Amino acid sequence: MPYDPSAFPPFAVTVDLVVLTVRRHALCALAVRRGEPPFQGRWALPGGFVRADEDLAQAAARELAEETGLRVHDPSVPAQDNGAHLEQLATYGDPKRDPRMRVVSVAHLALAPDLPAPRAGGDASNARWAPVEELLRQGGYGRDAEPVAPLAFDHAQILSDGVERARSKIEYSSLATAFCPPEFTVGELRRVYEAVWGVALDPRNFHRKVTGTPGFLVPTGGTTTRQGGRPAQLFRAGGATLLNPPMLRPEV
Amino acid sequence: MPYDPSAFPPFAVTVDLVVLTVRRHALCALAVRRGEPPFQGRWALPGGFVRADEDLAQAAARELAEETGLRVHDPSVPAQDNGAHLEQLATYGDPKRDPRMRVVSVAHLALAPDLPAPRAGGDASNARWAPVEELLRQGGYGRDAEPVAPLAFDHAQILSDGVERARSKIEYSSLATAFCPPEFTVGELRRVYEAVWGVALDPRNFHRKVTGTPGFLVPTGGTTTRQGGRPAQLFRAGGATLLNPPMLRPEV
DNA sequence: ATCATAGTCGTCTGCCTGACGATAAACACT
DNA sequence: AGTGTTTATCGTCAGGCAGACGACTATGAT
Repeated sequence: MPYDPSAFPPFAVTVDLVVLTVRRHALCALAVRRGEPPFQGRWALPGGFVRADEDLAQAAARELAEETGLRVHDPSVPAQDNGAHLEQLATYGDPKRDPRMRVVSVAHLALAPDLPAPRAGGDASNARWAPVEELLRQGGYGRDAEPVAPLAFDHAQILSDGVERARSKIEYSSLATAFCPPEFTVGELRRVYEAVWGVALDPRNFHRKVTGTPGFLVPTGGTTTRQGGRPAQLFRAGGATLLNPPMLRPEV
Repeated sequence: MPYDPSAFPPFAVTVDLVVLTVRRHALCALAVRRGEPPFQGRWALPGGFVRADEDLAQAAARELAEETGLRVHDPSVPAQDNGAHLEQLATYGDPKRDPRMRVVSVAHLALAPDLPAPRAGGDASNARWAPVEELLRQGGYGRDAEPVAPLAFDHAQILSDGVERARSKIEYSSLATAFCPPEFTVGELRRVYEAVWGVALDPRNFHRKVTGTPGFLVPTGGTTTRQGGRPAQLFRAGGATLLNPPMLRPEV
């Protein structure tokens, strides 16, 4: 068919962010409170419109910086510190997903180490880290038994997809280190896996696995005691990005 | 920030399709020849605009049916035959990817059994199955040493991503059966893996692996000789979608 | 001093995979 | 009919890795 500029309908394109971190042994996501309709007062994922001259990844990185102050870890600079991992997740385009107009949202997944406090344009009450389990408990009750409204739009689906991506991707990649500070111990890394998967892992087998995989961890020489008990060696993430054989997630 | 209808630029949204099949022991993709500028006369991936009232998956299924006549296999109907597998791949939105205007393309990946001949609105010369290796050989030469122009737009990148997705996904899922007819032999399934991965697999170990994984294959009772040699049992795809432990891709 | 807590090193067993021998059942020849 | 070729299928064996778990080490708390 020939090209006809009037043959296509206009869309709004946004990026939405699933920003995950591990806090207090729980997998948490960044949620912002909506200030205007639709879904006014409800929690939602951070996001915004893609600008006219902006790539999708650029837009996601910009929104991430606006919401959290995080800069994106550049894979070409392996030793860079405190950067978040950012990748495209999936695109959501149901015609009715936004009642105002036709919006296609390109969701991105960001993994970050534990951060101080979230900020949303300076208004802290409008952004928070919430356990994903709580955010996905549709119409249920929060930690203090207060009622929790489901996330706005289709953001529960997006969050669920992002969590599932993170859960499966730490199996076969070194992505779990993105949840850790620049230097970390084997125990801290193990607690990341335990929080993301929601399981308990054998500390001895985990230690053997991660220290025995070439390129996964490189010792920095230092030791620390951060959780009580015997001091542990400090490591940083090695150059390897793929884990082969993978870390096995215990069934059930 | 408050909602402002004039605050977002309009985008065109398209779906592009990476349609893969296995023909003559080679992984092939569907390519269509562009009839108008830009990239007139060059090969491209099939695709088109998303309509105003259409979901992204619907648009992809519609384009797939228009180009190939294939219907999409509905996962809720396990015994359905001759349907293609369709899943979202990734979204490409570089501001300069289409010189005409700002276009965001939601690429989809389709896997289909070997089909008769492609049709593109009845004009067969405008659509063909080409080995992916040939389509990705940028500026190189085809099978008959004729020069080959690279794919239009960023379609080489999209195709490359789709092929990589297919290569990795048949490792840990039963997706390779989507390349097979409704009933197939273990040898035919093995040739799918060999074509997609570009390696040779040991027939004995492969047979042990696939027949030993519960729920992967169910025997239909029949036997066939399609490649010469001793007749082989016929199977159809079982209900299992995940392979655990996965099929291991030989290194290098 | 004793206990609790974490980290680290070993051992053992079972499962899975890769390498490969052997047999079975068809077809194409002579 | 016999022989060779091709493909399918079953078995065997050794090595690697993961799960289960014992043992020891090094810190802080009581």
